[in-house]
Amino acid sequence: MLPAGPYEHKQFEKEILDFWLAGGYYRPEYSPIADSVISTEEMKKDSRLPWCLICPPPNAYGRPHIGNISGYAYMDSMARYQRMNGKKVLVLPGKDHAGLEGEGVFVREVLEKQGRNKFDMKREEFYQEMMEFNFQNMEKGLQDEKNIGLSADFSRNTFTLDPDIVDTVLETFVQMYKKDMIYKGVRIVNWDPKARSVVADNQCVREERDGSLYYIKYPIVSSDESLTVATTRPETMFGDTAVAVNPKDKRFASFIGKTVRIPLTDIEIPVISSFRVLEDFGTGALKITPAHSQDDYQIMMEWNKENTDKTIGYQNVIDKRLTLVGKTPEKYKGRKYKEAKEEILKDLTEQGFLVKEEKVKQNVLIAERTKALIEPLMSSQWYLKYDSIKEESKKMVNDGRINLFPESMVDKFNFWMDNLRDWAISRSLWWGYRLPVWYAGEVKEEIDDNGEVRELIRTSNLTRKLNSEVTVEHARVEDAEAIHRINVDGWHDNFVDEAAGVTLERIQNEFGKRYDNSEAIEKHKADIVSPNYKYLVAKSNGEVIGWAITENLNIDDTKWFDVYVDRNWRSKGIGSTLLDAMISELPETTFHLAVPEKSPAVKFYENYGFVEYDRNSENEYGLPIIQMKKLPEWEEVEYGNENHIKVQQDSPGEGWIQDEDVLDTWFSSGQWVYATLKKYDLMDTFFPSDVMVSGFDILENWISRMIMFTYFHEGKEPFKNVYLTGLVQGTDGQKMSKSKGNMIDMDKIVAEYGTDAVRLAYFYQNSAGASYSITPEKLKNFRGFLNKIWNASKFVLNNEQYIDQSVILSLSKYDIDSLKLDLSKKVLTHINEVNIHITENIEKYQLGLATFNLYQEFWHTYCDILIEESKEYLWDKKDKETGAIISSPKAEDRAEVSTVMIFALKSYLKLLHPFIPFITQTIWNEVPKDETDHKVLMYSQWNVK
RNA sequence: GGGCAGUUAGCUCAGCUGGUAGAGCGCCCCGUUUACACCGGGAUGGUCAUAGGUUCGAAUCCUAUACUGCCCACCA
Repeated sequence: MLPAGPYEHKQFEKEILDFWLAGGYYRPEYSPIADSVISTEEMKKDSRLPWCLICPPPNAYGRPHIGNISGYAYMDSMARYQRMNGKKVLVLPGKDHAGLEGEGVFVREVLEKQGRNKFDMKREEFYQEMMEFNFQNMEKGLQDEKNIGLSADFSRNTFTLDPDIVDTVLETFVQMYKKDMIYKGVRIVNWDPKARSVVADNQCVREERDGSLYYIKYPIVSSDESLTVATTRPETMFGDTAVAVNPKDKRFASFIGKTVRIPLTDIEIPVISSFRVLEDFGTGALKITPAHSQDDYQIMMEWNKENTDKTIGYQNVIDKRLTLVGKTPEKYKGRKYKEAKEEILKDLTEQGFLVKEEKVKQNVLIAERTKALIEPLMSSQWYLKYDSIKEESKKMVNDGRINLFPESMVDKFNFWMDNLRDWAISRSLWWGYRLPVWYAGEVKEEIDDNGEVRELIRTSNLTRKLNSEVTVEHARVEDAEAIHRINVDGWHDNFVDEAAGVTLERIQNEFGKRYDNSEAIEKHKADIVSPNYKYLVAKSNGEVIGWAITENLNIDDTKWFDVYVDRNWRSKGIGSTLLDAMISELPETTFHLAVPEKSPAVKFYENYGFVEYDRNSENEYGLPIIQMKKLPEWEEVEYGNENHIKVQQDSPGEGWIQDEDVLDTWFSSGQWVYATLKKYDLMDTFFPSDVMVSGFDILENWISRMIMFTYFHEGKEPFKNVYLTGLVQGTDGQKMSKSKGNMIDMDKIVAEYGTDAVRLAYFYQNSAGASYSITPEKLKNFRGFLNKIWNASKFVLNNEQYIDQSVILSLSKYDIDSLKLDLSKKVLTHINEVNIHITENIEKYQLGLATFNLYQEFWHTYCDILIEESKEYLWDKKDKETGAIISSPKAEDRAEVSTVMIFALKSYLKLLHPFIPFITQTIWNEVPKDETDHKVLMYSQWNVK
């Protein structure tokens, strides 16, 4: 018996959810015949057809957003439908580590709130903490998935950084590398000089600053004429490879194709055209420096694509230390570009090239975190070449091996596939899959005299061992303590303390404040000038941040130094600059470092030499000891040469240095389907999967890559169908944003209207790929619909006592002729039509239409017409005043009608179940069942096969 | 700049490979209380963005235009 009163979702949803979860019904191993969970082996042998859906993994660090949740509703409806059709269904949920965004959230929401800095941590520590952070949050996300009713096999919830997944993903990288699909190439990146790292576009902000626009004359070769360009960055002019004008600009039409000379040099460059050049900005002529401007880079790429016989190149003139390099004239070369700029301008003026200077407001790109001015420059990155996999992948979608819903997205897909360029797969992050690339020594990037980016390697001799006997006595901690009171904080810089006669590192802290430490130096001058110390850096809180070096002893004609390095030092540069100085001063020297236990001494490799580091050794002060030796000369990295580089998952041995970068998150999520199925050894049964449900906005980035990776790895398609959902908009139909205040609070609306009502709002009248909004009006309406189902069920089930078993038989065969009453025939015909119609809708993935039709038919046909008409056969006639029964319907009519109506209700419960599982299961529990029915509605036979 | 969608009743949206425009909400009128006021019946309301074209016939196919959204090599 269903309780009287309106449907109260709160009363039932929790109970139903527990029922589903406890019974193992979400697992493919659940056998509806045995009513128990069988072994995986038995399941595989089971004659039921397999059906599989791998869930797109949302971010692990947070709760799934409303778009993810709507996706789950779609996935769940499909899965339940398939179970009702007798399939063994695997829905595999998971969570994504979400590379850049995951790391960003952790740094902002956790570290910064604790006043900590990522660069104070060791990579391994950071990774470990972040992993824990993710695992803590993953539970919350899983609960949301369960709450929306997602019938996924939660025992197989998988994280993208699960060791099994990592194995598969990295193995793919290695294979691709071996097949020459992965290579290193050069491209323009946003360089944050403060963080000494590449940053993503969306980690940068634009900021308006005062600047100058310089008008510079570029003489035309073999002519007295000249072309004047306007630029805010004259210092990059030696990197110009063209001057561009707008092809529509009549003033410059005759210049296109001519050659101009870069002032102060004898470099000649062509005049090209680009629609990107604004005629009314500056002079209408733009100098093109592709290596140091994203816009210019674009113009170069476009020009080269159109003019394959007259391509232009790029010239690097600024390196990662912001020093002028490459084809910069000797006069300015090797200097920081900010200093050199003044002199360049002076020379331009003197030689008559500088026409004028104009004050302007300019938008500059700033790194969001460090606030440093971004320097666009060329840097070598790992790339994936799609050539060998893209054609077949494209075919899969076009010949129907993979169907896209909506179909119109095929055009979008094809356009993407036809315009694929090689994919840069490395990211300057810590969180993610570290590249399985190992170098036989330290690697550095350098810009040569031709302006080309070169990668150099210095391989190490891996056999030398530490001589701990000698070193112990040279550590001088008591001296270091005298030094570290000097106040230096933040970012480093070099300066010379003339009074002391030494080079010191000066620190600028990361918020951009310049720290004047002269006072502190004065105070501790006595310490500084101590003959024992040559170089030092210490922190204001008393810790030695950089190091102190003492030249204290000669043994066997070898000079030894003790170097103290605090474990919290934050940059390669701190050590390298000073070590550089030492090396140049004492070229054939063996150095000796003592560092606290946790020091990332490995960082010293960069500009220095191989470090032999024995963690177990200790000197008398409890510090482990490092020995440094001068290393072989730099040589150019030869890819493919196993003496330089090895691509494999595990370290090839001591001394091999792993690439610092991690893989783009798409590189791993692109392998999600087979990586997960492999992990659980289910490829034989569930691959290829049946459906992928995803937002249409990641068709290109994700879906296409999954297809390509899976083709590479398995030679097959990852899934047969792709259902692309639209975006969920805010309560006012606009795009959701916090500032508009139209965010949808999932917890609130679920509490108020119930899970089923929210699910219906996702489905109803929605079509694949279309955006839709969830408004209170809709939710109210669907709550009303649930109530209607509830009340109709109460009414119909109230007549359960009259059921006639013989009628049930003919109903299940849809044998209309055997029914006596017109109403019964009408009901059965109606149910039959609805069954066919809805099944067709679902099979075509028209879930919006299916729910729309169900809503209409159930409410306005079944309830408003058929139930109303049935009352004549079900109700006693009563006297209006006394309430006494005047007459009753004929017993056999009442039996037939009540049986038919209950049959119809059960049919509707099945049809509705994929969309609104909670209420339908609740009612199902009270419905009279026969042998084809299962206590779990999602395992009851679908009406139409 | 390019690609892909969208533009249908006051609002939110359907309309499944061309055949006399649909739903929900809102508004208006009427009714009912032995499933349901989170109810029933009815009414009002759109030259389907604009302009051309194909066709016996176009919301639907084609072309152009205008707006809106999404994507476009370090956001998943």
